[in-house]
Amino acid sequence: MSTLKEIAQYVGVSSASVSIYLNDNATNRISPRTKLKIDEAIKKFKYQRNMFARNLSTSKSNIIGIIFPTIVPMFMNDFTNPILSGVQSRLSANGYAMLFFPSFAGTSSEIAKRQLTASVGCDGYILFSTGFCSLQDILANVQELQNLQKPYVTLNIPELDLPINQVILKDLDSTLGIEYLLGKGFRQILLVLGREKDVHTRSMMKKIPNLLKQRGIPFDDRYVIYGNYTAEDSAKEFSRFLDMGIPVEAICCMSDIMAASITTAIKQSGLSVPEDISVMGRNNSLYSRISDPQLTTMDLHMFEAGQSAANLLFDSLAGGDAKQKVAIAGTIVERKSVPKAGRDSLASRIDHTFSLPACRRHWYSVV
Amino acid sequence: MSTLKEIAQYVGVSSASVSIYLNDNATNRISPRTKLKIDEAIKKFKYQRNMFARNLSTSKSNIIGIIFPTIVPMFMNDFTNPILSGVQSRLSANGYAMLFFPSFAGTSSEIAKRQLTASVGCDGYILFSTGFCSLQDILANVQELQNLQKPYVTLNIPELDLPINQVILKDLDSTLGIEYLLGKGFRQILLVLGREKDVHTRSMMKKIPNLLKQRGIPFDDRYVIYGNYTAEDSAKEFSRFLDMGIPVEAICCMSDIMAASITTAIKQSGLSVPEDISVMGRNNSLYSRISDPQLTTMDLHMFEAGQSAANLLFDSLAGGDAKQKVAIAGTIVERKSVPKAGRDSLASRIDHTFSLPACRRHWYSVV
DNA sequence: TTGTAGGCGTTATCAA
DNA sequence: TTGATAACGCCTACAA
Repeated sequence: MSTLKEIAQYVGVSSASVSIYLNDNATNRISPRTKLKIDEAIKKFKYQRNMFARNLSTSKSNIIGIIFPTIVPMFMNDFTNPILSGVQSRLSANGYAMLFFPSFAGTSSEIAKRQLTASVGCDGYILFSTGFCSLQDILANVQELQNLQKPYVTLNIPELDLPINQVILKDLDSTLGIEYLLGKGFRQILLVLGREKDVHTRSMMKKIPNLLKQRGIPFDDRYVIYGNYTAEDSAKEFSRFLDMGIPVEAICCMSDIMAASITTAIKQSGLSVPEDISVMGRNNSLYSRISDPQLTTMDLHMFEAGQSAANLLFDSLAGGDAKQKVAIAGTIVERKSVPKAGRDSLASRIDHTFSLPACRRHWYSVV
Repeated sequence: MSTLKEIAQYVGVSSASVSIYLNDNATNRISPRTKLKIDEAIKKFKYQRNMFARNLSTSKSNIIGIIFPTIVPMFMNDFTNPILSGVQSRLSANGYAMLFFPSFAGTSSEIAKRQLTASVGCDGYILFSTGFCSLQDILANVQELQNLQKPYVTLNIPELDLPINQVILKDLDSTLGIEYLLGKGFRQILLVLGREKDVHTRSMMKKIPNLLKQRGIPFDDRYVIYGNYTAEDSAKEFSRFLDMGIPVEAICCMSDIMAASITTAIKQSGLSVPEDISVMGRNNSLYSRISDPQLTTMDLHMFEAGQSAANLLFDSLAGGDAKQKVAIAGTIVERKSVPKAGRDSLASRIDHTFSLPACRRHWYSVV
């Protein structure tokens, strides 16, 4: 590749002149004739500026580092993909590139640390947590990020009592889905959770017994199974549950995939949804719309959360130093797998306008 | 952020010494005492090296630029996600980061050009084409990439008669699925294609009439509908097809999503799959396994194609200058939506070992 | 309208 | 074992 200097030499001007022209084609500090000559030379040598040299010189990269600690391949997860997509769409619209660092083996905080170490120079960062991040890991990562003294936003991370920019999926560990089913009058509700050890799962489990107690329902841990967010595991665990022979009226799943898988299992066992058993999913993914019957589901608004994180970052990048906490509320999308009849204590959370992902309605509450 | 120089000054050595130590902790060119002092200083100032300065100095970035021209948000596509995932997993394992450039409005070649212009300095590139890239665009992009004089690989791009590294999804525009159904003895086959104008769709359409003619089946364009890869459009088009009242024995869809959507439509119309109509999907995605009945599908091996592209890039990066063309053959995964009975002319293409995506079997043919 | 010179933060080559 | 010093390629005052 040719360099600025070479172009300048060829044209017979200084590299400063070429640089000035390149950074502002319309400048009047360079004569039209010189401009023409520079254009020619650039075409002739197929010159393109070196991004790293520019970044170094200007201390600005237009690159946002994505700190995403994972031990499985990225872009294969129906929960994090929409979040990443939201981030990407906003960053892209504002001219920022996204840098994904390598993610090897190790604890999540080791990975994040390595990712951060390799990344100094980005204009800002977005810190994700994934399924295998412990709270301790997350705090270590935030600490590490703080050292970089660059704007950053945390995303998909439990609410932290720290003065940092954070976007929170308010209903990631909430009991909204269960409350919805309780509101319909169901009392024997099977919970299909994700991974037993995940931060969010644990947080949710802490709230369940009390919630039930308030309605006079004793907590029975046989009504909790872990499907690991996969179709296979949830089907297996569900069949084990059925074998116990205890009654169920409704099933509250922490992902559409698990809900779809269990719906199929129910139908195959000769029962029908929602006549015999109601099923509720989560994420409002394509699975919930392809499933038969279409699934009533909870939408956490992941895409919007991603967009929101990018927006917070832009605020920071623009010099705003107020740390913001944006909580994004989930909504319930009523479809066919839960009967509409029954009293609704959660009217305000039900999204009646919903049709397609593109026209999502949502609201932000800046805490 | 502190710099090397500051650390060196604090310790009382030259920045060269610190640099040497940082690049090789085990060096014996630096005394143990100095090493200790440097460690302290680094900890004290929370020093981390600036990536761009390193890149500039070493002409090596450990960053691979992903040229991905799209007008819709990334990471929302069940076809490209597994490809990206394959790329990511290999790059990551070898310590490379992935840089995604902003993608605005414009033609795909304008976007690619802007992405490339902003990217000089990456160690290598992977060029994607997406649904809205015309062949002309693609050729322009390749040309542009050539100028950068860096290793690159094209991926998800129609086979090009150029001496460049390319990974080809051999069956992306092949008639394998149709041949499979023909082999089962079906003659009235509905084709559910993606977008009418896509390069791959057109390429496939060119082959269909001949294929049918060979078996003595006249080509009837009422047996071709376009579902735009969405559940909604394919359901709509399918219902329009049904209204025509012409007979169908089997349906060959270019995505599992469309196949799942159509399967649901068939069941809702009172018919059953595969007893009344056989349905075949493509991609071997989660949809094909969640669908009821589970879908017989064609696996293009996108994940492996992504891995393969990364591998080709590594070869190039290591100095290998033989341009390689790797064609990845698709396989058919037999499940429940097509009866197993019937003569099989394609035995070698049927993947009997298949169970989960993790244990994919595939083969490469280096052309 | 153009050129000079210094700097961005690191690495690499010598010489000491 | 260490220190000068010159790159790397570009940007930006400031001077001319």
